[in-house]
Amino acid sequence: MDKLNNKRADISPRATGHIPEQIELVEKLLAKSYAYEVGGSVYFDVRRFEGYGKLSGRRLEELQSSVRIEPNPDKRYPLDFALWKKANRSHILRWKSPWGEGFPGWHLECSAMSMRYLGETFDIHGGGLENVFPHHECEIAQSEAANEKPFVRYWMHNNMVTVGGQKMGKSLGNFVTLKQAFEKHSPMVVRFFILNSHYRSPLDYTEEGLEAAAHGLERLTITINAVNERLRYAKELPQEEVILDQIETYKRQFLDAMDDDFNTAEALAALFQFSKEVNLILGSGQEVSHKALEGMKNFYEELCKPILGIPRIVLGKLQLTGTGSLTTTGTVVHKNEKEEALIELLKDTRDRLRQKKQWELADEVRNKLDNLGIILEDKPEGTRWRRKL
RNA sequence: GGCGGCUUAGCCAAGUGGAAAGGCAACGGUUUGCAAAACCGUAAUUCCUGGGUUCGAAUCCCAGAGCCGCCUCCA
Repeated sequence: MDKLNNKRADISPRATGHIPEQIELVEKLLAKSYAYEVGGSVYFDVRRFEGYGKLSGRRLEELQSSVRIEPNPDKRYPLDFALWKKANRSHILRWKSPWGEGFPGWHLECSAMSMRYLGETFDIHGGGLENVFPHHECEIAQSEAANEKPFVRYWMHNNMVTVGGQKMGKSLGNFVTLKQAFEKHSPMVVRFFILNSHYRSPLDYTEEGLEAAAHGLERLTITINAVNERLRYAKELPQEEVILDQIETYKRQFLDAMDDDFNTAEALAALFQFSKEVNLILGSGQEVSHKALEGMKNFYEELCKPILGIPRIVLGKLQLTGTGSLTTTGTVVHKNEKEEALIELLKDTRDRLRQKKQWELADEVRNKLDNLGIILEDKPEGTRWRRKL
């Protein structure tokens, strides 16, 4: 999670640590007659809760007709769900309760813990699309019946990750762990890959997709690094209002896309389009003012890291002054000073071969470095090197 | 069987009533010693199919096809 640059939750509560809260919630529902007890188990009476099915767009009659399993004889209605279940003798999970030894129903913990830490109504409830019914539907029923207040203001259901069109799942055995993914691709590539499509669309995990994402991110990264490099020797110049206007336009485009239900794919498009403009300006051969470059740098710094969670990746040698100051604005893919010195050495040696026009040997060095993931670029102002993403 | 979702270029992917974003790949060009990077240019007569509504449909409606999810355990 940290490698993906995901923020950690402030609290990660455990269901087993909140049994009293869950019992309390069951008692509240019993007191309001939204629940009934049968032989040590407590069930939620879905017919008493009017809004049951409002999230998943289902109606009780429709649901009932499709019940495939044998109805539990304890339930008054087949769709009633358990709030508390009596533990049979072999059951490992068991706590004392007013109804005997048992364990909480499957949906109860979310309601009880969210009430404790987030209040009776909270803003955003996330989760996978596959949990809309019955899990989230039941959470709503329990919580709203107990509190008589809206449970959640916004539901964000992300679609599933698939492999070959099939849901990625432990039980199907077709899952790829992040650890495995990171063996081939940097975490930021994985993140960029995910950001390339909308969260509500299914995401098919393919090697080609990751590869394409890596190339795209690399392209952006090259541009961002170029801006930062140019900034170091840029001078203040008059004019250049046009660029500053464009920065605002693309920023607006980006933010509007994000405001529209986190349309990251469209936001990324703004980033690419802006980068094309930047490359055009940088490659025009004209001097670019410090102010304009500063604006470009800020564009990336304001949007990439704080919003997309993708910090600046330094592909080449660390050339910043001071030590360690980079981590606040960027991430270093590798920091290996000895390796960098060796690359520099090879680069300088190759430069001398090129001066003597010994192209064959110079090209061989470049090709072999390329195989190792080091790219040499011969520029008019000298040879640059960078790492492949 | 019931309910819901998806189907847009070789691949990925936005767009949900007014001229089809963006990325990757490919090809041609500028540049380069050659490359790379960058830029310019090229790709959907069919936006799954068939009807319909509309001045106008990828977008709305109806029917159909294919794929997927949920309706059971686990959370």
